[in-house]
Amino acid sequence: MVDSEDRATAAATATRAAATPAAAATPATALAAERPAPDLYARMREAVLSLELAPGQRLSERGLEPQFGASRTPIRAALMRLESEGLVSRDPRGWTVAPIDLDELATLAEFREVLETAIVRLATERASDDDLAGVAELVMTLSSASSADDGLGTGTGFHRELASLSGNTFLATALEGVLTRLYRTRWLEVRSAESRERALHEHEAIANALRSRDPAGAELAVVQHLRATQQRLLESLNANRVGLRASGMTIAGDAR
Amino acid sequence: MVDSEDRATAAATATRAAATPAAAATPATALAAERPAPDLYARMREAVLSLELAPGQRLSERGLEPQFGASRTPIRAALMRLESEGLVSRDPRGWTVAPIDLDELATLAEFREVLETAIVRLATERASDDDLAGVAELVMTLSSASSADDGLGTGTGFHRELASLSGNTFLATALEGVLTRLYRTRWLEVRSAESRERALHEHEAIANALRSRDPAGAELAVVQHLRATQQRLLESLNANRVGLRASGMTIAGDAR
DNA sequence: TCCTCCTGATTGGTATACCAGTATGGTATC
DNA sequence: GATACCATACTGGTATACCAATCAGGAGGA
Repeated sequence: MVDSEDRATAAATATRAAATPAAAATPATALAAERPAPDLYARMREAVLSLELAPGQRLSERGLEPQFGASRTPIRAALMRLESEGLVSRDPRGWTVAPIDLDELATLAEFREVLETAIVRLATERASDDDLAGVAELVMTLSSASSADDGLGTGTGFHRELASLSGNTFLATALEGVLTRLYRTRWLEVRSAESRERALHEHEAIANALRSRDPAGAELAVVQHLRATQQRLLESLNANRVGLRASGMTIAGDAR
Repeated sequence: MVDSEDRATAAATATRAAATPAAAATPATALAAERPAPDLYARMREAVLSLELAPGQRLSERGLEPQFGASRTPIRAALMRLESEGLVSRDPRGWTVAPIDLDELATLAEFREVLETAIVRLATERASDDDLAGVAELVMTLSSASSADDGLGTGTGFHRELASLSGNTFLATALEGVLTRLYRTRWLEVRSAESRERALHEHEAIANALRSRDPAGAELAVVQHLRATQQRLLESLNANRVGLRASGMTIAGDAR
């Protein structure tokens, strides 16, 4: 038997432009569909990271079609990719935006410490003097930018640069994954001027240890920075916890 | 206009069983398609890891259909998943079975050392006495099995167990990824009885350090084991290099 | 009033038609 | 004989029809 819907939409199929889904013609309630659309995966990722798609929210492939102006096949592909990044999860029922899990954040912090201590140790061995001077400069650049843009990308840029200087792509990729999973906490956390100030000093301490090619010192500075950062995060989350729960986001686990 | 092929295959469509592709009826030249088929991803993964799909080999989604008795959609999904594991890669042209890259193996070894030293350090802190006794027992079990099955899964089972005892799922997952990327080298490597014997002793050293809850000793034993293993691998690869190239597999990088 | 069963809607999973871009081979021309 | 060009046969990317399973809601009975 020939597809009945195929016949029904035959006219529309004949006239529609190349690879545009029928629904895209009227993206009335579109969320991220308004922009020129770089690529679907990036837009969906952005929607998750910006909390436009809330942690714990159920997603259906068909429901996402009109929102993102694409058909199920690419949406499904994007979901699978996001799943491999831990931003979305699949249960027998369907898809869910990964909840923010405080236990996971703790485990993640521990993992991150392992990665970053190794990263700075290798960086002291391998990076050129120019590279390390560049790191010190980067600290200043990002710190001045931080007053402007609220310090959003501040920390991660610095840490990404260190990872690159380690010369080990697996370390860099793993850290990238950690930063991705950590990203959404920035929206839940209150960042005071003084906490930014302290983070800046900690970055400087790391940069200095790197310049003097002191692996032990660099590892220590990194550990201190990461632990202080984690503590600031947890304090902030605990303070906001009641309000966060009320916002409809799923936040699981103990904040110890 | 209605799909012409749709009409052409209408009869076949009407009679075919639920979710079986038409081509599956005659999987003449099937490779992995013969078995009852657990799930497609697992079979394709197995085909890559067993070198049934050779390193560097070009893959086309349509070409894989008859081999695995599935249609493009699930094959594509499996390829994307394998891509995220580093077993398959996507260039502008299409899909390729990931070549075995000796440079990558070196970077991977370094990464692994970072992971496993952290793993045993955490295991000395967290694992129960029973767990650690179990590790010592596992060494013996796997060593006796190694004489039987050529020691195929020997090393990885031990290391996986350690990862689990670290109590950090990210460390365990990352190590899993490393072991996956490393897996295919076992087919290129000659494993002598004495090398297995040495690996056994190294495993025992690790287990002993764990039982005495000696983090520094455990880290040292792990580093020694991993470096010795890596050296055995590189020696074996260098010795076989010419023969390996002739086998049609792509093997890239310097074996230093 | 509560429980049960049935029906419709919704889910992900799959097969496949079509598209645009690209490589490849043969042919015709110089 | 060499080279340029064109047709054909691929490639992955996309849209969509269909399937089975499962969930939700309502109607009917106890």
